[in-house]
Amino acid sequence: MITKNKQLSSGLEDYLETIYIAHIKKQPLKGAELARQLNISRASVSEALSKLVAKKLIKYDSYKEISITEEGKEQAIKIYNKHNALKHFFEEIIGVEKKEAEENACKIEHIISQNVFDKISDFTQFCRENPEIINKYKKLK
Amino acid sequence: MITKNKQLSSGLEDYLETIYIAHIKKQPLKGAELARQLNISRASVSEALSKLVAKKLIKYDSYKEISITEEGKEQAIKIYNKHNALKHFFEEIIGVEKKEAEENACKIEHIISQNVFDKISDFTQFCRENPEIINKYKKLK
DNA sequence: ACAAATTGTTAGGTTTGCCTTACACTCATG
DNA sequence: CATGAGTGTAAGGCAAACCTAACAATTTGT
Repeated sequence: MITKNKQLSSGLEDYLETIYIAHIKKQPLKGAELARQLNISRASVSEALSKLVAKKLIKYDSYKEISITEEGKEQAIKIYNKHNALKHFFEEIIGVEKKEAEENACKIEHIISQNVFDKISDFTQFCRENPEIINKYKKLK
Repeated sequence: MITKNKQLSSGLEDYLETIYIAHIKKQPLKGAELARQLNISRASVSEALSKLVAKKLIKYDSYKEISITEEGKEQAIKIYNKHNALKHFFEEIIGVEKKEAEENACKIEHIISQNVFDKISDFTQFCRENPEIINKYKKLK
C-alpha cells in the first residue's frame, strides 16, 4: 500500500495556485481555461486535476467549474504568500523590475523553506517601517 | 543538426559546481567520489559526465581525475557565486541558520536570474557597510 | 604479479510531466 | 433540437534523470 504524498510538485503547486487565484477573483475556471492560462495542453491539465482531486485539494466534475477545498486553500495560500513576499522583497527592497520580480518569485516560491520565507517577510516589513534604509540604499544606485 | 544547448539543468549545474569546488580545494576527484558526494549512483554520474564532456565544460578519461575547462570554470563560478551570495544574505542579513541557509541556497542558485542575484549581492554589501541596520533589525527579534 | 577493491559502463527499468492525436461528451445557439 | 464549438480524456509517445544489476577495466596492496 502506497501512502499518498502530501508534498506537491512545482507543477501541481502552479495548478493549485492558479485555481486559488481564480477562486479569490471569483472567476469561474474550467480545465480548458486553466490550460490556456498555464500554457499547457488540456490533456496534461486533465491528468493534473485528477491528482489534485485524489489529494482532496480541489473538487472537480467534468464540464463543471473547478472548486478548491479548505485543505486546498490552506496549501494554496502558503504558496501564494511566498510568491507575494518574494515579489515584494524583490521589487520594494532590492529594486528589481516588476516583470523580473514576478518571474523569479514564480520559480522560487516552490522551493524556498517556510522559515526563510518568514524571515524575508519580516525583513521586508522592517524595511517598510524604516524607510530611510531603502532611501539611503537607492541613493547609492 | 541539433545545436547544443548552453543552458544547464539543475542537475548538471550541481555536478559542475561540485567539480569546481574540488578543483579549488585541489582535491582529486573521480566519478565514484563525485557519486558519493552527491549521493547519486555511479551509473548516473557516468552519464552526466559524458554530457559535461560533450559540452566541453570538463575533461575526463575513465579512471583518471576529472578536470574542469576554462569554459566550465566560468559557468561554475557563476553558480558558485550565486550560491554564496544567497547563503550570505540568508545568514548575515535575515538571520537564517547555517544549515538552512545552505539548503535554500543550493536550490535557489539554479533558478534565480543573474540580475536578481546581482541586486541581492549589492544589498548585502550595503548592509555590511551599514551595520547599524542589521543591529537594529536583530534587536527587534 | 596477482587477487581484491575500486571504478566505470551498459542495459534495462521507473517515474514524472509533458506532448499529440483522436475521439467522446456537453453546451449553446440558430 | 441539431449541429458546431468547446471541453475532457484515453492512448501512446518522448525526454530527462534517476535507479539496479551485471560486467568490464583499472588500480592497489601484499
